[in-house]
Amino acid sequence: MSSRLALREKPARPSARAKIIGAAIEQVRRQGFAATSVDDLCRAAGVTKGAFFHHFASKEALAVAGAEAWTEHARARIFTDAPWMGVADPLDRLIAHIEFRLAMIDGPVEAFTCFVGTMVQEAYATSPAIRQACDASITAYAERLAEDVQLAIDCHGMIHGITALGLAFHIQAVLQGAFILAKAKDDPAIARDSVRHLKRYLQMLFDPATAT
Amino acid sequence: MSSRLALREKPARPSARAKIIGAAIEQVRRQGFAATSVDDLCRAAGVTKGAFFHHFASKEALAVAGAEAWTEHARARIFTDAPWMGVADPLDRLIAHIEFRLAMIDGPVEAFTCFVGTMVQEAYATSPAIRQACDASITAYAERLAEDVQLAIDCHGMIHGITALGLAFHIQAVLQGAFILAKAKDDPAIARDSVRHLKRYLQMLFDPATAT
DNA sequence: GACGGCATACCAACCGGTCGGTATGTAATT
DNA sequence: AATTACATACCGACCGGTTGGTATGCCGTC
Repeated sequence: MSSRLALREKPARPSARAKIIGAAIEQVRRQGFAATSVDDLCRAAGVTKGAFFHHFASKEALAVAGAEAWTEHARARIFTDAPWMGVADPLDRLIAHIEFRLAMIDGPVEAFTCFVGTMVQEAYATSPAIRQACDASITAYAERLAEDVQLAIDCHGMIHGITALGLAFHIQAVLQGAFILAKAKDDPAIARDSVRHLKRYLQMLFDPATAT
Repeated sequence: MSSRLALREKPARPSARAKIIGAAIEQVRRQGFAATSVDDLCRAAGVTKGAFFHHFASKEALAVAGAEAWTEHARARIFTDAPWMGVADPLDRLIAHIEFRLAMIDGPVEAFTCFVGTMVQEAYATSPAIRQACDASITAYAERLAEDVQLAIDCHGMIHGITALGLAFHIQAVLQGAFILAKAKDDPAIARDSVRHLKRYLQMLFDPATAT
């Protein structure tokens, strides 16, 4: 009931747990989930195996926690902190979003590809928990994006039969597919080409006269 | 120098090698490459480990052989034997191709997803040989498809800056991305939605007035 | 002195790959 | 026609190392 009140905003000790998750995101993006061993992770994170299993009940539990962390990471990077958020016109903002994603596709492949998209490919049939966590992450992004798509639709109209959420998932699909091509060619250029097709599609959908 | 002339058309013994590759394609599509062990494969193919390593120098060599087999498998299934090959007008044929791919996306996820697309995600950074084999398979499909895209462009024109090959790769990207969404949701419906967006994009590209 | 946050030591199962060996076929030599 | 020589297809026990996971103990903070 006295002193000792500063020095603590959160229960946060960023230490072991966060470092393990960070290492997992990095390694899984490079070599997949199954090929990433717990020992590798501990080495990369600079912790021991005891610490690992203190924080995570299993390798599978780490994957789930990683997916949740990825959701927050992506939300911050792509929405909260993104420069295109300030654009006024909803359609312009949507296009700016695509251009932002386009600009992200650069440098080494493992730096811009999707952690959960990679992981779900290996785990969808063997681990319901991981599949659900990855689905939740992808869906969270799509639902957030759908808000902006809906604003653009409200403002500029849309062809019958197309929903904001459906279009948001399609944007996700093109990005995920572009990542696969980039991995196959070990070159981001082919991925950017695909995202430019996506941008053109959106422009044509919202204004059939505009064909870049 | 008499009798014994029937009973032999080819040196073909379809046996062990083909069965192993078939098992690999099946298992990798379900659970990925790293999570598929050589022992699993032998069990599924009904051969012994000795037979496996007689036919393949390593697990990596099997992956490469599998990718090559997949290229042929896909070529036969999607081009040679496909019903849409007969359509006369190049654009109609291209759209029929997309509709054919759309119809393929049905049933359990592991039945319609792409073997090389799955594998390259895990191997691009760790195995140059596998990455190249997967790239070759994807590129072979894109180049074959680009022939038909080019015919449609010759016939109906195209916006400046879009190439047949680039568009063919984009089609590949959408399909690959659609597969990931299907895995995340364990449901083909979301993948079909994306391919319908792709179809609409093609129709708008070739005729801006047509908006389904 | 209880408890969270680690470290050390260890385990059984499984991993990709090797190895000595067998069964069968083919083709040239004798 | 029998012998030799070699190739192909396959078997299954075995190897060293790695796997995910556990059991236990130490140590600083409340």
